Amino acid sequence: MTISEENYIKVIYHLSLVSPKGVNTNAIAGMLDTKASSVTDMLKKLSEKELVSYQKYQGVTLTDKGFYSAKMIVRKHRLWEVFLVDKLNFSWDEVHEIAEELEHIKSENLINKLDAFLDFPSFDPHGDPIPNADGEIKKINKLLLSETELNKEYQCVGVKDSSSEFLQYLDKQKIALGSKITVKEKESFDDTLLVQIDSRQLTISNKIANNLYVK
Amino acid sequence: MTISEENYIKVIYHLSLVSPKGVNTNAIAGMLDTKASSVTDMLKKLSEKELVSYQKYQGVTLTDKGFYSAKMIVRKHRLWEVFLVDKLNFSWDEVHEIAEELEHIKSENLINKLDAFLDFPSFDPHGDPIPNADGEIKKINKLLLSETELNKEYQCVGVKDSSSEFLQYLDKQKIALGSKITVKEKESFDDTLLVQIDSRQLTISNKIANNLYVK
DNA sequence: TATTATTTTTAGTTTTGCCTAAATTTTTAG
DNA sequence: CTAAAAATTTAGGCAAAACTAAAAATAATA
Repeated sequence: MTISEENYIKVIYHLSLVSPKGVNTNAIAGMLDTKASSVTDMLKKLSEKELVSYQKYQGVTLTDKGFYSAKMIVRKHRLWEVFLVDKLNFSWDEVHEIAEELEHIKSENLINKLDAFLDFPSFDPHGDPIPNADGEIKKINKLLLSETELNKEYQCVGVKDSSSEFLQYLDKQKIALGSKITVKEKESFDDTLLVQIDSRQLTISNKIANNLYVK
Repeated sequence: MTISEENYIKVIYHLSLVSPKGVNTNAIAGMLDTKASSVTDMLKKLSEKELVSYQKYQGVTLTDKGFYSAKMIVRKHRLWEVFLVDKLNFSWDEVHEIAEELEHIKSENLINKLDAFLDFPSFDPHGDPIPNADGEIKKINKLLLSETELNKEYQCVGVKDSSSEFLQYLDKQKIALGSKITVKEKESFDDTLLVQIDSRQLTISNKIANNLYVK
């Protein structure tokens, strides 16, 4: 697979988690910052290679082969993110772009040795699960902070939005994966939350609460 | 720079260490397993970008800018090789191809953090020097085993040929970087050497002796 | 249902990096 | 010094992956 093909497969994978019935040409174009006509060209090629099943005008889904390939790319991306944060001391808002390049390095042996070196992590620095060498993904029962019950203690386990703006906001508020969070009050007018984080009190907007996963 | 451009710059760098007056089109084509006409095309482009100075039929040399770029690519290649051997437990004959891919990852920050993580190594697993962040290269006075004096102790510090066949031969004979080597006898007929390595005696062909650096 | 509006595909180009074949320049040898 | 050999460049093309503009299919709405 070329780098371009891998990028398409990865995007189709992420989009199909949201729309499993078939991914739109335009949605793919949007994610890859390219034009719909270019997407159509590539879908034909990926279909030839039996990585996707594609019927004109009907959207696209991954074949088993495409699905496995996608998970291997995601595996590489997330393992490299762990490496960058845990070993090279990058912060969690700096690693995405570098991992976008590293995920295309070919050697399977490399990625399995990296996995071992990192002690077989199950989650990346943003709390997203890392597929193992067989493509299996550990699921956890996480929910958004906005969906939690009042006065019950949760633990922060991931972010939905992993833009550097959001991650830097969390850093500023000293909210990290592992932080204990309890919602004390909910303002019904704008859904602002009053929360206790570790030992601090904090007011959190609905937008933030909709992008933070807890369990 | 594209990956292809980087590969040309790197090859021109290596060849210009041997022929500093100008590198031949055919020599570049040979190293990159491509055709002379393709090389000509690329030399024009690199010349446009002021990475090389190139005059038709007269060979090519790197500009200062091209020379610095080349050293940064070599730096990345060799640092990744150290990482693969020291941290991921690859053997020295397996790392070249993977490093050929890793050397094209763009982030400068990444490579400097990797350098720090590895404790600023000066040499790669094959004994080749690693340029520092400024492009400076530590020189050592090494010579080929075939050029040594009889009954004088040397230390193995590098290989000239780093093909996996040669490296695996050295592994089999338990010759590693750091091994102490003394030439006891030299057979004048075929230049075969009788050497003492650490505490063993070994007969070594001229071909081997011409590819092993000692100091 | 008819007719817009939107989405998607087709057709035709562009750029990058490669190719072959032919022409040109440089080098080597008689 | 000239002719043959070797090296290099030019010319013309191809495939991948993108693009624009136009056509076709599907979806939305009056």
